[in-house]
Amino acid sequence: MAENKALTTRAADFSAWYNEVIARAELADYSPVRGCMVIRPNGYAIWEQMQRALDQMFKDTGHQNAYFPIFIPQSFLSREAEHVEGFAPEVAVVTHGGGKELDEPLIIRPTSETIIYAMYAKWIQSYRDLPILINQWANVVRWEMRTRLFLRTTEFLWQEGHTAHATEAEAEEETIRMLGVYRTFMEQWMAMPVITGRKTDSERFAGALRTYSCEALMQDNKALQASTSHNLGQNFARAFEVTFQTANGDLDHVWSTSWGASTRMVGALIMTHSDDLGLVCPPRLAQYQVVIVPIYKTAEERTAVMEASDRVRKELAAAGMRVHLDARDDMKPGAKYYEWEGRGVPLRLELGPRDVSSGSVVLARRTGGKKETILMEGVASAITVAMNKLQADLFQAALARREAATLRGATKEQFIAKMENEGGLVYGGFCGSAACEAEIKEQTKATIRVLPDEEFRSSVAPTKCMWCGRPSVAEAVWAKAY
RNA sequence: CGGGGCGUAGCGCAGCCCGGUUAGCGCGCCUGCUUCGGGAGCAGGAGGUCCCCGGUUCAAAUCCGGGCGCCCCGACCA
Repeated sequence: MAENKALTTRAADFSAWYNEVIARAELADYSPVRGCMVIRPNGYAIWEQMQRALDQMFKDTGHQNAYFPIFIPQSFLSREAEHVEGFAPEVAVVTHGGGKELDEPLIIRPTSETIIYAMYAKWIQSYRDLPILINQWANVVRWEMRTRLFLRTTEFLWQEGHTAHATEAEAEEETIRMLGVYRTFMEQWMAMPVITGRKTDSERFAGALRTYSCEALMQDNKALQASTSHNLGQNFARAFEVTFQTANGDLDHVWSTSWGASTRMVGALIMTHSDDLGLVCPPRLAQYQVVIVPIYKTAEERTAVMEASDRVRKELAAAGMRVHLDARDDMKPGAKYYEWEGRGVPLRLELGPRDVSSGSVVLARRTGGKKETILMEGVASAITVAMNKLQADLFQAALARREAATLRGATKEQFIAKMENEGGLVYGGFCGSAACEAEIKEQTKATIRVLPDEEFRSSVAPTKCMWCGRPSVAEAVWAKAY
């Protein structure tokens, strides 16, 4: 009985814990199709909050949404050499339709660059048509060998931005801008600290000039790439003949970018904040930010308590909060507490006869801090304060955890020991050699997550490669990754 | 694709080694009463192609052969 109720702890088995948190919170379930998941209402609600925030940020930076087909002619994929090499192995192919074999097989998009550039070629003639700033919310399919709920599923949901510009500088500026948008979202909404920077060539997106990413460290000290932003240069423009006439009459290929973030972020959210009681969701992304649990025995008490609860609910809703009054009559308050904790609700208000008579209500935080009694008068502003504090505390806790798991200026021996034992992030010099990078991966399973942007770099720049001792060309951040 | 584990009620499992009445247990579910400030109690009840196919046997959840599926670890990857 007890063993059914407690989750496997993070310390005992992180993977099992992760799966159990998802089951407990009813975020997702395995589907009849191997590798595919069903995103349940509680999980989809978090995704919707993510979408809402990101979508607004995309629009605020001048982008529009559009939609392109899920099917792409197979031949499109092979037009960009690196792209086909990168994606061909994991593409699902449709060979039949309407009861007949198709003349040309269609692939189910693993990403939409190819079909989008085929359209951009039609839409762009002049520099006056640029920039084109389009985003799409879509599902994509990548036939992965091994899947995990949210982190890697055969089909997943994401957004992919695709922009075309007249100059290289503009494209680079866009690439960096969107990386910044992701960073802001992850820090301010997800309460998840990230390191931004550039990917090495071996980790670069297939077909891109440069790939940038936001990297986060999970509670098991493994890194997770949480979003990417690519400067595609003119590679796809050349492959799809996306040309435009410049102001002085020349013909040029457009400079393009793409950037994406997926339902993987839900997995990142879980592994960043949740604890052995279940999901912990930061207030800004929570389906319900506040749940009110009424407490009563008699019918008279019930009437009074429900009346007061509903008044509080209305007041919080009027203040713009996502609030839920748990009016279920067949469940005791304690059972409700456990249920909402498992689902990650940030704040809970307990309201019983004692509170009705004293004009107060008991506030419980999902993490950090004991229960406290607050006045019903001005409850909305007190809750706002508590919510903002919880949001900030979650970020600080995650940041502190990451810093504690970070080692700068490590020697090769320290690096090897850290990767073998506790894991985490290691900053060190990198010689720039792909062979050296491959050898490190081979021997330690660690990869360069990112060549960090300036603000993340160590105060003293490394002079030698952490691994081979040759001169360092850039500081790198290594970790074992998802 | 390599290694490991598992398929028995909605979920989690026992039973299998050593074949033998109506296949059990916990949780959940339904009904009723009592409960209700941290996972309620009692009583009654519903719910099963024992993953599939074949074989052995008087008799198979159990033994044998084949297949399928899922989870975990690795290689691949957002």
